[in-house]
Formats: sequence, structure tokens, C-alpha cells
Amino acid sequence: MAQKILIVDDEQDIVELLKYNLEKEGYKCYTASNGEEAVAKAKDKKPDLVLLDIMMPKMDGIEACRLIRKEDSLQGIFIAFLTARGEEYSEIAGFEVGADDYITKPIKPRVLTSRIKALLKRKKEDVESNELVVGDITIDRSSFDVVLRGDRLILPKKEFELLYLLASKPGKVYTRESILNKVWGTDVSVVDRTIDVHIRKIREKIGNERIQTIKGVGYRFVV
Amino acid sequence: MAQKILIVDDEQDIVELLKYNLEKEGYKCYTASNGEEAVAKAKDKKPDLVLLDIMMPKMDGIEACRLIRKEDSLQGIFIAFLTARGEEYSEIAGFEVGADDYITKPIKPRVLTSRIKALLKRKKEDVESNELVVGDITIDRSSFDVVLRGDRLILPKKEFELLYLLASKPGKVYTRESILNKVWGTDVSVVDRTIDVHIRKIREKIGNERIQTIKGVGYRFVV
DNA sequence: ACCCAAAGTTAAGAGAATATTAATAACCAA
DNA sequence: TTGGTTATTAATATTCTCTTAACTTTGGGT
Repeated sequence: MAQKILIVDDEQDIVELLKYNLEKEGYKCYTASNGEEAVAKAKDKKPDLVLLDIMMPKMDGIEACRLIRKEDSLQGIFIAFLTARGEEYSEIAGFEVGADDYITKPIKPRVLTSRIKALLKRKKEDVESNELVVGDITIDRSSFDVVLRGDRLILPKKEFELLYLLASKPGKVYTRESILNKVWGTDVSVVDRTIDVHIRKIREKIGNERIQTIKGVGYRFVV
Repeated sequence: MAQKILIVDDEQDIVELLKYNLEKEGYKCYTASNGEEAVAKAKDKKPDLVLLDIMMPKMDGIEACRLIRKEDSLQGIFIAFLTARGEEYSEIAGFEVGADDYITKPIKPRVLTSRIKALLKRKKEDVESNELVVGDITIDRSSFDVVLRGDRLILPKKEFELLYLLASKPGKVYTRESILNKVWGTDVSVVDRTIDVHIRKIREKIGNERIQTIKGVGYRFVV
């Protein structure tokens, strides 16, 4: 199935230009003209990639990006900013908010398509890896459930993400810091005990022995 | 250890600018001024990232990139092109030849460092999952495991760090002073017996003969 | 062989990190 | 909004690591 791209810009000309060129390459395109619309359409269409202009009325691209990143259902989505040359600050903010790439205007169609192809190729490779089987546990990102020796468990989001992280590299010790970065994100600030509490909840459900504590270091999942 | 960046550009000013800014961020930088030199230095220094100008005398960046990609010993290396605005063709060729990113001139230091950090962060996490194999012992930083002839041992943090230090250079004698500096840090003050006690605990677990005492000097790990 | 500084040993207590519990806050769906 | 679930925090308990002190042993130098 064709990969989907959501194009967001308040200048209609640019939207058309992009849409024309990308559809020629076989991508399915959707469009939006401001941040709010972008977030709504992203939730609705679940595109693979969002091309997001930064300067827009109502809600700017940075904010839209932040909201999209927060959305559970839009996890592996790629976001690339469209930015005019010279918007130095925005570029930095863009990366901090989790952009995967940014593309400078004026847009050169051949460059654009080449670049997008490269981006989406990476993505395609990632995506197929969403069912984890470790020992007697199966963790499935797409259905969001954990199956332990035949029993289906339901974990809330944070617990799921945390378990998924640990189980994705069995044996590897994750420090509290890296757990925070990966499960909670870089900008939030939560107290350390929060992690313990989540670990405890998970242990309650899957058994104590599967997650080990390495005191002074972190946690790891063992088979 | 600091991550290494190889900067390649024929314009000395640009090389200096990049070097200055990246070293300020704590990266170790090497430089080259043309494609041939770049390939040679890449093989020699094994950088984590190559910043590669496209237009250069002797051998251009595209060709250099191709050669680096072919080199077995340089597998996981990252390559980002430096490209002047308007070099449309080159950008496309760059992606086709396997660039991970490209950065447009004129270079804005804050954007550059922000971007490079994002790139290298991904990489660092992979690399650091390295294991040390000395004789019949395997010491794995990422899992915090010490495996002795198949048996998995769990050492507390300090013991682990100490063993890791000694085992990282088998045969080398570490003085008490340097052990303190590296395992405990420069500012703390602990009594000398503390080291003995830790050594003892380690010896208990891995056997006496693997860590030798050189009286009046220090300790060393032997195979 | 003796002395003495350096290293080894042991056990106990301080201290730090994590576990647990319960209460509160944020969130989401009906 | 409301009711129910999830997330976070605070307070307290528990566990394990680290350090120390006191004492013993070792081994090189005279």
C-alpha cells in the first residue's frame, strides 16, 4: 500500500506544488493549512510522514509537532519541518521537539522527493518490527497487548512502554535516566520514584523475576 | 570516550569554524581537505561521523562517500554532506550514495551542533553496548554482567567498575591513586582500606589468582 | 630473623538506593 | 460532568552497598 504523507502549509501554492510532485512519486497525499487542522488530520489519516510548515496561523508547526508526538496512536510517525532559510531558532526548536528532518524553502522538487524517499525508506525498515517475543512473553505494539503464557494482560500505556523498552533488549541495563528519556520524553520532569512505582506495577503483573534491579545502575529484563 | 568527527572541506575557514564549535561540545575532531585524505583518515581514525563537503579538489565528497561506504572496517559510520545552497544535483546524489544527512551552507553553528547531537545520540547508544572478553571472563557494560566460564555473576556497581577498569587493560598495574580517581572520582575521599575490601569481594567471586597485588604499587588483572 | 609498612580480613554501622503503600492529581470516555 | 482508570507524588519501610575501624597477615629490607 502507498505510504501516506500529510502536507501542512498555509500557502496554498506550496501545498499544491508538494502534492503534485509527491503524488507523481506514488505517495498518497493529504493536506492541511494550519496546525490544528494538521493534528486533526494526522489522527484521522495516520500518515507515515508529516511535512510541517513552521510559520502558520492559529497554531504553529512546533506546537503541532508537540501534540502529534504526544498522541499514542501516532507513535512511529515521521515529522519533517518546512522552514525558510534563516529561521535558525525554529530549526533548533524543531529538533528538540522531535523532528526527524527539516527541509528548507524554497523547495526544489527533485531534492524534496529524493529526500523523502530516503526518509520513508528508513521508516519502512523500522515498522515491521513491532511484535516482540521474549521467553514466554509476547509484546505487541500494534494491538498494545502483552501475552504471558497464553494469558492476555492489559497494561496501561506507561507500563506498556516501559516494559516494551526493557524487553526490546533483554539483558541490557537501562539507567533511570535513559528510561526517562525514552518513555517519558526529554522535556518532562518526573520524580525518580515514579519509575519504581511503574516497575512495581509491571512486576505485579508479569512476576518479580523478569525485571531485575541493578542497584545504582538501573533495571533490566531477563529471560 | 568522546565521539569522533572527521571534518572534510577544502576551505580552511570552514574547517576551523566547525572544529571550534564541535570541540566546544566535547567531540574529538579530525580534519581533511580533500576526498583522498578523507578516506585515508577515516580508515585511520574510525570516526563516528564524517562531515563531508561535496565540491573538493582531487576527489569530491560523493566519491569519497562511496569509498567509505565500501570499506568493511567502517560499517556503522555516519556521513553527513555539507552542501552549498543551490547544489541541487549533489544533494540527490548524496542521498543515493548513502548519506545520513546533509547540512547546508552557510553553516549556523547552533543549528549544526544541535543537529549533530541528534545524529550521534542514536549512534552512541548502540556503540556503548560493548563487552570485554579477557580469558574466560566476559564483562559486559550494557548488561552489567560478568560471565565466568558460563556462570553469570552479579557484582555491585563499585565492584563492577573496579573489575572493569582492571580488566580493560590486562597486565597493566593500576596504582591505588589511579583506581581512586577512576572508580571513585577525583573529589571524594575514602580510606585506603576501602579498595582492599572491594578487591577482596571481587576475588571471592572470580577467584584469587586473577587479580594480583604488586606490593607498594597497586593491582593488576592477569589472564 | 626481625621489623615495619603495606595489604588482607572481618564484621558492623552508616548511608544510599529502591520498594511499597496510600493518597492525590490528571486524564478519558460515556 | 461524572465515574473510573492511570499517572504521579509523598511518606515510610526495606534492602543492599559502601565504608570504616580494628585487627591480622604478608613480605621486602636491613
